[in-house]
Amino acid sequence: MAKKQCHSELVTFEDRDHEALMGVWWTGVLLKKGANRFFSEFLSSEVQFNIMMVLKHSKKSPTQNELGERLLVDKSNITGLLDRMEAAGLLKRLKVAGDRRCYHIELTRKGLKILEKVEEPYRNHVKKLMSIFTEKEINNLNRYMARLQGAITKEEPNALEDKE
Amino acid sequence: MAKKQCHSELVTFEDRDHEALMGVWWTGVLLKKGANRFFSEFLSSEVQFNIMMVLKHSKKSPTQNELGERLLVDKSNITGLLDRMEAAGLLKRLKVAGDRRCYHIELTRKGLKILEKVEEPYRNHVKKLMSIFTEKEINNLNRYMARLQGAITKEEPNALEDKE
DNA sequence: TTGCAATAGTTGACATATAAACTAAATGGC
DNA sequence: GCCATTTAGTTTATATGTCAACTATTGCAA
Repeated sequence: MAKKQCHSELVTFEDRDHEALMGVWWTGVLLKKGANRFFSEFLSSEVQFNIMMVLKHSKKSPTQNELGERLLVDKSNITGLLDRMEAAGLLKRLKVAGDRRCYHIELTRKGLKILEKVEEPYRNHVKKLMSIFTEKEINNLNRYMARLQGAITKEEPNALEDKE
Repeated sequence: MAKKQCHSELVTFEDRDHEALMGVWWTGVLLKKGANRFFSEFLSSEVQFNIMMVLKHSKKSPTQNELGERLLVDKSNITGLLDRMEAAGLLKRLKVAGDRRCYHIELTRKGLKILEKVEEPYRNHVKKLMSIFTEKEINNLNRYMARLQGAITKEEPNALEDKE
C-alpha cells in the first residue's frame, strides 16, 4: 500500500471548490505534523515554538490571555502549556504590579537560547520549502490565504443552523 | 473568542515566503476550528466526519490501519476514535474471515443517517466559502497546494513518508 | 516444523485542544 | 462605600494526537 497521499483521494465530490479547500486543510495538517517533528529535538511542539516567538518579538510581555488571543489558543489550554514550559525552564510568570489577577510572561535566558538555536534552521527550512514558488505565485498565495481567512472568520458564526 | 487575527501579526520576518507559509498554516487552523464547530451538533469532531466520509465512499470496508493511512491518523489514535464512535452507535467493527488480527469498519444505519444529515449543509458551506474565488484562482490554489504538499513530504525525510 | 519477522490492533504516558464551571480580583454604577 | 459585572486565570471533563511498548496473529523460510 503506497503511503503517497493526496487530499483528493479522501473524498471526491468532483468539485474543484471542495478540492481546493481540502488542499489547504490537508496542507495545514502536513505542515503541523512536519513542524512538530522539526522542533521535537528541543521543544515538545510547534505551539511552544510559536509561543516563544511571540514572547521574543513582543515589545511588552504579554499576559496569558493576550498570548491565547494572539495564537488562537484557548486560555485553559494556555494554562497547561505555560505550566509545562515553565517547568522546563523556558519561560517565567511575573507578577504584575497593580493587578493581582494576571501575569506577564517572559522568556528565560535558557528559553531564549533554545529559541535562537532553532530559529535559523527554521527559517532556512521555510525558505527551502517555499523555493518551489515564483515570486508571483507567493504573492498570489498570500492574497488567496488572506481572503480565505477573511471569508472563514466572517461566514462562520453557527453554520449548521442558520441557512440564509 | 477570536479577535480579528492575521497570521502576519504573529511573527514577521518581513519575508513573503514565510508569510505565505504562515498563511496556509493559519488558514488550516481556522478551517479546523470552524469545521469542529460546524459538526459539533452531531459529531464530536471534524475527524469523525472525515472517517465517516471515507467509510461511506469506500468500495470495500477499510481496516483500522487503512483508515489511519488514508486520513494520516496514527493507529493508536484510531483505536480510541473508533471506540468512541462505536459506543455512539455510528459504526461497527466486523470480524474478518481468515484474519483474526483485524476488523472491517462499517457505518451503521444510524451513522449513515447522521452523515447524510450533515453532508449537504457541509457542501453548501464549502461552496459558499469558496465562492470568493474565481475559477482560475481555484485552479491556481489547487496547483499550489498540490505542489506544496509534494515539497513537504519530500523535504522531510523523517516525517510522514518513509522511504521503502 | 519450528522459529522469527512482519502486521493489526491495544495500551499507557504524555501533549495539545475545547467548553463549562469555578475562584479571585478589579471595575463601574449607584 | 456597596454590589453587580467583568476580567484573568485555574480546574475538570473529555477529545484528539503521537510515540513506544505490548499482545496476538500471520507469513515466511531455514
